[in-house]
Amino acid sequence: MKLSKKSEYALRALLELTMAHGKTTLQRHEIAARQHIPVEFLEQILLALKRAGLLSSRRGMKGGYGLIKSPNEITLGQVIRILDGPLAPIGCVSKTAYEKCRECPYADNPQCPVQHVMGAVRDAISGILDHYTLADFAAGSHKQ
Amino acid sequence: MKLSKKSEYALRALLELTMAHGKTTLQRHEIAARQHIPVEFLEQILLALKRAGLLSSRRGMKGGYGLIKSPNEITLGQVIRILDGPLAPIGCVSKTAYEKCRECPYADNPQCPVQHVMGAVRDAISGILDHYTLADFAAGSHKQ
DNA sequence: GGATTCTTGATTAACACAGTCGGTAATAGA
DNA sequence: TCTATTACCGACTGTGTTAATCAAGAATCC
Repeated sequence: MKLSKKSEYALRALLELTMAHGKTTLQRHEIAARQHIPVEFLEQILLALKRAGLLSSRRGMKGGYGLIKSPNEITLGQVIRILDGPLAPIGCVSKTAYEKCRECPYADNPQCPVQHVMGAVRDAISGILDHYTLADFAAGSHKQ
Repeated sequence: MKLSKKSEYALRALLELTMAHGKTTLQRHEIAARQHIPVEFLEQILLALKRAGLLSSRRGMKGGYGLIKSPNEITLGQVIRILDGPLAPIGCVSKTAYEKCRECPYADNPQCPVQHVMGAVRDAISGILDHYTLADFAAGSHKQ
C-alpha cells in the first residue's frame, strides 16, 4: 500500500510545473532545487511523463519542461499509474491492468472474498485519485 | 499501492480459520492445501499472526491453529498491518506509524498538498479495512 | 562553434519479496 | 519411555524492484 519515491517526486515536480503553467517553463535543476529531488533521478521521471504525453520539453539554452494540457485535465491517478503501475492492490481487481489470479481456489469467481474487499479498496483509491486534478492539487484542496 | 503475497495468504488462511472457528482447529498443511499456499511460507505467516495475538496453536499430534478472538473482533486492517506494515501510502500521513518526511520542502507543514491527498487516501483505505471484520470477510459481504 | 540543456542507455548498491531449508521443542499415542 | 507428529525458529537464497548515478549523444541558443 505504498507510494514510490518516483511517484512522490513526480507529483511534487508537477506541482511546480502547474504553478508555472502559462507563465514559463522550468528546467530540471530548478525543479530539483525547489523540491529537493536528486536531479538525475528527476530527469528520468520527467522523461517518463513526457513520453506519456503530459509534458513538452525543449533542449538547449532556454530549454525546459512545461505542461501540455491544462492542470484540470490531468489527474493524480494518471500520474501515479504512469510511474507505479495500477492502483489496485491486487491484479484480479484492476480495471486498467486486470490479471487473472493463478493458483487461487476462487480463480476468477466473483464471489471471491478477497476480490470483494480489494475491489472496494481499489474503488476508494481510484475514487479519490482519479478525480483529483493537478489544479486541485496545487490549490491544496479538492473540489468534488 | 500493492498488497503483498504474504498479506493475501494471511487473509485466505484466516478465512479458513474463521470457517473452522468454534468447531475445530486446522493444521498448516490443511490450510495450505485448501488455499494453495506453499506450506513453509504459510508457516511464517501463521507464526506472525500468533505472535500478534490473533491465533493460538498447539504442537504435536492433534496440533494446529485456531482463532483466539471472535471473527467479528478482528479486522482486515489489523491483519494487513501485521504483515505489510502501515496502510498509509506515505509515512507522513500514517496514524499508526507516523514518520516526519525528511527532505520535503513542506516538512511537516499540514498545508502540504501531498499530505492532503494522501491523507484522504489513507482514510479511505482505513475506512474500509478497519471496519471490515473476518466475519464480514467470510460471509463475503460487509455490513456497514 | 561553444555553452547549455534535454535525451538515452547502461550500471549500481541496497533492499524487499517470496520462498526454502535444517534443525529444535512440545505433544499424543503406543 | 519411545516414536511419530506437529508446531517453532533462524538462517539462507534467488529474483526483482527501488532509488539512484554516470557517461555519452543530440538539439537549441547565442
